[in-house]
Amino acid sequence: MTESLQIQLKKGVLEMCVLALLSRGDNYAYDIAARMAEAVGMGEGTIYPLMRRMQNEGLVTTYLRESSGGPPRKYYKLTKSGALALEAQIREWLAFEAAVQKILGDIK
Amino acid sequence: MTESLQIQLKKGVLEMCVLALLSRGDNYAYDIAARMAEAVGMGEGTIYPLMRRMQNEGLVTTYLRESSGGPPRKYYKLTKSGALALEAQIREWLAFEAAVQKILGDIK
DNA sequence: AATAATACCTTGTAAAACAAGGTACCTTGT
DNA sequence: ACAAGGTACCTTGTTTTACAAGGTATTATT
Repeated sequence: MTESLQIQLKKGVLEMCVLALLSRGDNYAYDIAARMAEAVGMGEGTIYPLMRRMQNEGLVTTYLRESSGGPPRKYYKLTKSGALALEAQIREWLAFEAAVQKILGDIK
Repeated sequence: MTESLQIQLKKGVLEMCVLALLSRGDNYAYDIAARMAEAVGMGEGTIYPLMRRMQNEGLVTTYLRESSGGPPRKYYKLTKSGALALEAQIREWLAFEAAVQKILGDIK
């Protein structure tokens, strides 16, 4: 296997999911958090440090838009680099999934 | 989804794999570590605290056997409780896998 | 005016994977 | 006899990071 995949898994699975969501269209953290909460039980407090990290890594850019109700939303947009990162992480995820599947084997 | 699945994922994926390995037969930490290193890149330093934890949780018991070469091996054996934990964790893993797959969706 | 929903963010805590090191046993080569 | 290397155990310190809990501000609803 590649190298440090659990790190990639631990650090990467949420990041990958956020990247995947953004690949379908720009979105703001509060909504991303809600979707991730429903899907995999992520808490809201997790999203903001994560988005900050992703922005620092150049995976996303941001812009502000007013909301119909409530404070302005900070939308996140995938960069080219982010799209590439998504592809790479999907490959890693699939490899990890396969490795686990292999260990689980016939137990299923 | 259930409740705190990332916690279960983070804390659980390695534990699940070790349980799965042990379900095929007793084994000792050094060998488990080697298999896990090959499969998912786990480091040796990770296995001993993990096995300790699993023993404290009652998932495994241990016994010593001499080795043909080198120091005696501490074998780990799955308990009934460990087997049940394995089943539960597999169910959680499959649910998590499905959730991620759903988020990845058509990107694949 | 007060409440609730939206939406942003920060801080402190806890878990745990890892790297790096350390101990000790046994075999093999010289 | 001795050194080197593989086996196998374990510990410590660092870093990462998800989370809970809280805090702020805006707008709509009552």
